[in-house]
Amino acid sequence: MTATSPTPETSATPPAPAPASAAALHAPVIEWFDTHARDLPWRRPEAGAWGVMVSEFMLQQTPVSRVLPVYEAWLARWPRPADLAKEPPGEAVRAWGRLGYPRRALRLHGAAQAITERYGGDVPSEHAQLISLPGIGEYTAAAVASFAYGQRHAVLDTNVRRVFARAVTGVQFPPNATTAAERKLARSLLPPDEPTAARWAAASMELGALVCTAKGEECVRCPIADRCAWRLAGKPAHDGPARRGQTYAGTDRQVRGKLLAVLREALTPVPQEALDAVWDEPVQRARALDGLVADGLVEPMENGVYRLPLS
DNA sequence: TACTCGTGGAG
DNA sequence: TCTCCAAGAGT
Repeated sequence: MTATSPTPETSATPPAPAPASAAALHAPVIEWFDTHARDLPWRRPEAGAWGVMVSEFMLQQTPVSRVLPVYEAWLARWPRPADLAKEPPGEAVRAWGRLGYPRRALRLHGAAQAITERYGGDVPSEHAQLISLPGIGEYTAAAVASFAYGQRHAVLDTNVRRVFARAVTGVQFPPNATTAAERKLARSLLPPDEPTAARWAAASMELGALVCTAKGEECVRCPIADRCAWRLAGKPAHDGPARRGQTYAGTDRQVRGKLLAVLREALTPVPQEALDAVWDEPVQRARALDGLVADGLVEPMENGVYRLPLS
C-alpha cells in the first residue's frame, strides 16, 4: 500500500499537518525495516518495558555490539526493576563493566528504585513520568514510550537527526545540538496513527544506524534515495561549525576510568595506594577521585580506603 | 549554550 | 598510530 497521495483529505484536523513529502517517506522506510531490521534482544516481545528501558540506558553513546553481552547478563540477574532496586548501587556500577559513562549505571539503579517506590515496580508508560526518572531525558522517554508501549512520539536520536538532515533538509549533518527546528520537523513527519508512528520511529532510526551513517552513506541500499534532498542536491559538503572532536588521552575522564576500573574489579575495599598507582600526576588524580566521590560512584571509608557505593 | 562524562573498534 | 565516533543526560 504505497501512499502516493501527498495531500491530506479535506476532513477534520490531523494531529500534525505533514509537509507534502512527509507521507511519501513512511511506507518505503517501514517496508525496508520489515526486511532489514536487526534481530536485537530488546526488540523481542519478551523484553518488556524494563528490557527496553535497560537497553536505552546502555545504548546512550555506546555501540550495540558492546551492549549486547552486558544487557543479557543484566536482565538475567535483574529481570524486574525491583530486583535491581534492592541491590546496592555499587553492584549496578560493577555489572556495568566497561560500557563507559558509569553514571548511567547509577541513574539506572536510581530509576529502578523510583519505579519500585512510585509505580509499584512497573515501568511507567507516560512520557512525563518517564522523563522524571533519573537518567531519562527527552530522547529516552520518547523511545521507551514508543518502543515499549507503541505510543506516538518524535524519537529524535542522532541517527534520526542525520536521516532527517539529509533526506528532508538537504544537508550532510545535523547541527551539533538538537534545535527547535529539528523537533518541529520530527513532529511534522510523524504518521498520524500510533502503531505506524512507533514503527516509523524504529525504522528511521535503523536506517540511520545501518545505511545513512556518519561514516558514509550507502545510497544504493537506501529505500528513499530517489527522494533524498541531500542526494538530489549533489551531496554538498558540510559547511557549518566543525563538530568538535572528543579528546580523551590525559583528561580527567581517562583518570576516572582507570580509578573506577580498579574498584570494579576489587572484591574488597581498595587502599589509597592501589588507586595512586593508576596515575602519576597527584593533583589530577585527586581531582578525579573527588569527582567520582561527588558523583556517588565511589564511597570513601576510613583511613583512605575506598569502595563502590553501598548506598 | 557549551561542556563534561568512558570505552574500544574501525579505517 | 591516530582520528572518529556509538540509540544522551545533566548542569
